[in-house]
Amino acid sequence: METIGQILRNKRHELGLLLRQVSAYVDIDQAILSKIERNERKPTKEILERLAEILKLDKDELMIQFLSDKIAYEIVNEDCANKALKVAERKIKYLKSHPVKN
Amino acid sequence: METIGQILRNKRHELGLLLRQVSAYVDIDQAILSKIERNERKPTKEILERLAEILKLDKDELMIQFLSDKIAYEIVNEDCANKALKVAERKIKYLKSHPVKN
DNA sequence: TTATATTTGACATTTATTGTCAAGTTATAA
DNA sequence: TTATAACTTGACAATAAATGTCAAATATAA
Repeated sequence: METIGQILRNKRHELGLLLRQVSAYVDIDQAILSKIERNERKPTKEILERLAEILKLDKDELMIQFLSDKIAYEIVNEDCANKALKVAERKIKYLKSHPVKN
Repeated sequence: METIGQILRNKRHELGLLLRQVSAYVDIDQAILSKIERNERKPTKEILERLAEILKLDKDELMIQFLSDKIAYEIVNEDCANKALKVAERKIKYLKSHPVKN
């Protein structure tokens, strides 16, 4: 199972790009990119989108990896993780079909 | 679909308890409890456990509501919310079967 | 060695979460 | 109506978490 960091690093290597080149394009410190690739930090959504651009990765696919990482990370240690996911699924369906007015 | 706030408030009313009684037991400001019951704030895990005690609610069930609320809230606006949930499920299975040593 | 690439960690800054408090509203009883 | 109790609201403070910056350390290769 590939982490988001591994996906980013693998693709960067495939394209023969250096940390400093990608981080310059994305406009972040290369230390941060290094940490993102080693899953020591999570990218922001904005950073992720620019990474998708320069690394020619599918934005949606990357976003799915990003969100699923976040969710998995925050509940993996809970006994009821799987039940919580199921309920979350129902809640999301419900919320999407019952939009809230502001 | 019942929110966690509704569950807490309904049960409190069933038991005929006042905000100030429950908040005293849980040792939080009653303003916070009021907000939790109206879903304006999220309880911490610790608060939730004490609420389960005094309200005679099932701790695990409440934790499931709590976690699923959090997950649903943080991805409901994403187009790929459902896909992300599915992938998160796989990741959690993987992580649980491949424990990381520290 | 020298040069280049990456990693690490201390620290600062920013943003989000949580708690405190007093004043405000609502509902109900007297 | 006034008085009281229950609850709500919002401004603000305190704390914790996320994010960014930088320079020094480490690795890798020529």
